Amino acid sequence: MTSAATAKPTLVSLARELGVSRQTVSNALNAPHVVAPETRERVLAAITASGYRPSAVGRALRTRRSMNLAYRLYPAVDGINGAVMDRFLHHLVVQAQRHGYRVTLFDTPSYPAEIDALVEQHQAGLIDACVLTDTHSGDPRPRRLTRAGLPVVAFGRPWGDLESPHAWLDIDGGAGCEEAVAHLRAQGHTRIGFLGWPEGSGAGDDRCSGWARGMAGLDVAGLRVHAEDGVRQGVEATAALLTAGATAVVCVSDSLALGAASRFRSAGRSAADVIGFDDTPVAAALGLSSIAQPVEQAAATLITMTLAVLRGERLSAPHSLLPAHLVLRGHQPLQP
Amino acid sequence: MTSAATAKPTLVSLARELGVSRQTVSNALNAPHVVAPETRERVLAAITASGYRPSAVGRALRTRRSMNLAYRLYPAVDGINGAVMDRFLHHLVVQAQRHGYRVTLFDTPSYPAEIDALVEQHQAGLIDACVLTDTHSGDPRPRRLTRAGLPVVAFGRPWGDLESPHAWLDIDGGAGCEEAVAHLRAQGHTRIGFLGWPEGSGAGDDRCSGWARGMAGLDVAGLRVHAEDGVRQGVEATAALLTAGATAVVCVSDSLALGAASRFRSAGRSAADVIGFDDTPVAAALGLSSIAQPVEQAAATLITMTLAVLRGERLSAPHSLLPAHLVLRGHQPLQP
DNA sequence: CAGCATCATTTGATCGTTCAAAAGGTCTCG
DNA sequence: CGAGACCTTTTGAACGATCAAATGATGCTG
Repeated sequence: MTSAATAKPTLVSLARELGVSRQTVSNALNAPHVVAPETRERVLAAITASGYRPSAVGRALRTRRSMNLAYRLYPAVDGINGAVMDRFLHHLVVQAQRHGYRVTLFDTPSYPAEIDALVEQHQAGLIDACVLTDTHSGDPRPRRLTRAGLPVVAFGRPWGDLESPHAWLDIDGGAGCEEAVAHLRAQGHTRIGFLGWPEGSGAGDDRCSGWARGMAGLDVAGLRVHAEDGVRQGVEATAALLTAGATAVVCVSDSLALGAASRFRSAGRSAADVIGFDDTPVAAALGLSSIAQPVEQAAATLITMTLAVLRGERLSAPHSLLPAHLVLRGHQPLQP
Repeated sequence: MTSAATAKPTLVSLARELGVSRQTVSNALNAPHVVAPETRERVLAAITASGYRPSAVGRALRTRRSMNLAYRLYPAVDGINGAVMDRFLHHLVVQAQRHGYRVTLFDTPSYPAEIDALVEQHQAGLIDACVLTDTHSGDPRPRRLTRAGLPVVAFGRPWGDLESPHAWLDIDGGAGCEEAVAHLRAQGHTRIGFLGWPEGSGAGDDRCSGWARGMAGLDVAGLRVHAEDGVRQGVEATAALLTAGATAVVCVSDSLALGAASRFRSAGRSAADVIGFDDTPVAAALGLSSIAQPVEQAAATLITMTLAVLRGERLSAPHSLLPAHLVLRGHQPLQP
């Protein structure tokens, strides 16, 4: 009541009103154990009464920690498959929040600009670390950013450089495909096709290898087909698989699976023998089985890793692979 | 070279090396016109040479502006329709960036907690304004947040309170539906159905009214049907429309349109006479016509509004409605 | 009772920037 | 030649917090 009751309270203004020092007020919040219980109660009461909120900016300036993580939000691509990253991002935000961190977004028009953008944000004190996605073979970002002093955590393997020293986590898509094949074999299928992307993409090849493992002991001649992602492409590629005698197919994406299911139906076969990847809303809506990525767990683990890296700990498990798993759908026969 | 060349440069360290004052360095960047051209060149050269980046935190502390906008990232809902907001968010980030602003995400478990979370972030100096989405009838957020001193800009009308003083922008879905009906009438259709959500949702009712306007002069008995969102629900509701003699249908969402298209095909009709809403990737992949929301333009305008609000300007146009428009697809006949 | 921990609290300095006002310099004009 | 105007540069003072070290108060011990 001494001065303006309307001005936003600060540590100093609160301290003055209470007749204690600013540091005592600060300690009551950040290091309660060093403050005498009686004082602490009094201070905390005043804090809640006044509605005081510590200035995150003042704190960031002094501690040199912004409590912010950077995340590049890519332009929405084709779309059907993009849904996975949206779910991931949401979980990332929630998990970060649980630990007092926030996620701030950015995007850059060109590819190399991403590294610069991140370094700039870091130098400006805007971010403490970054979460990389869409890693690919020969990706320069982890090493370059780490060298620039920016802590890096990646969602996605450093394809071709698995021993890169940065922390990363990925989904074991191969395991999911293997499970899918096992399921189909249990149903009596022996001619199980794989509809993949053109060779060379890490994730695609990984999923393919899982299918191959699952097919151990069976003849796979003609059962492996590659196509660009897309529903239409799925329709066409599936024709080849049917010709090769396939009675079921595991697809590398839901887009392709959508096409495959369509082709299966028009060939008089059941779409229940088509399995997609990513368990997108579309697959759910159309009653298609699909292999799901455990994105929630991925986000949680990734945040845990991030915190460890920020604490400067040497990670006991700097890498982590979470198995994807098959989601079976009764395949409510949506006519088409 | 005087002291450690390794330490991160600051205004003071740069000024010392150049033999000028810190303010001169600052001005060279922020107010070039007040610095003598010769000095300016020298300072700017040193800045680029040293790789100096102004500390956003120091600046934020002094200017009391964080250059951050808050955006609540909702959990991924059903999914098919969610894609619109993802595209919107991306454009929002890009547009904000163009003006030096960043977007930081948050989410809250419960509904009322959102207001508290925003106010807290504002008091902590973390955000300068917030972008609200998912507005609904009786939404308390705009007024409450504005009263708390947090500038608000909303993507979505303040349904039921169109004169609310806050800045908002929305898509005119009704206009899009009207255009869709006009297109179908031009094709010779007179029995054009509307497949909407249960009455009471602002957006849904708005779209329905657009359909009604478009149908002016025609008998609409039995041509208006409502269902919960979902592919399956779309199939069922469309049966009723066909019974009523509908030869075409405008749907309030792509999920419903997916179901409608399926039902149309199994009735031997063309899915080209089904029109969805939101132009989601699924519609594109399946070759379905759909009414698209101009999210990119929406994001750009919204950021413009935000800047004006932050400058404290009285907006000449505090509200804005952008028409949705019809996207026709040749409807490549994906068999199903 | 001096000496020494121990606990609670305060003080001074600092993080890096910008605002606002002062200071120094050059030029013009009466 | 001195007053005023103008342009450039510098200076002092915040912004709001935390770190690190100093100070004061209390109790215990030999």
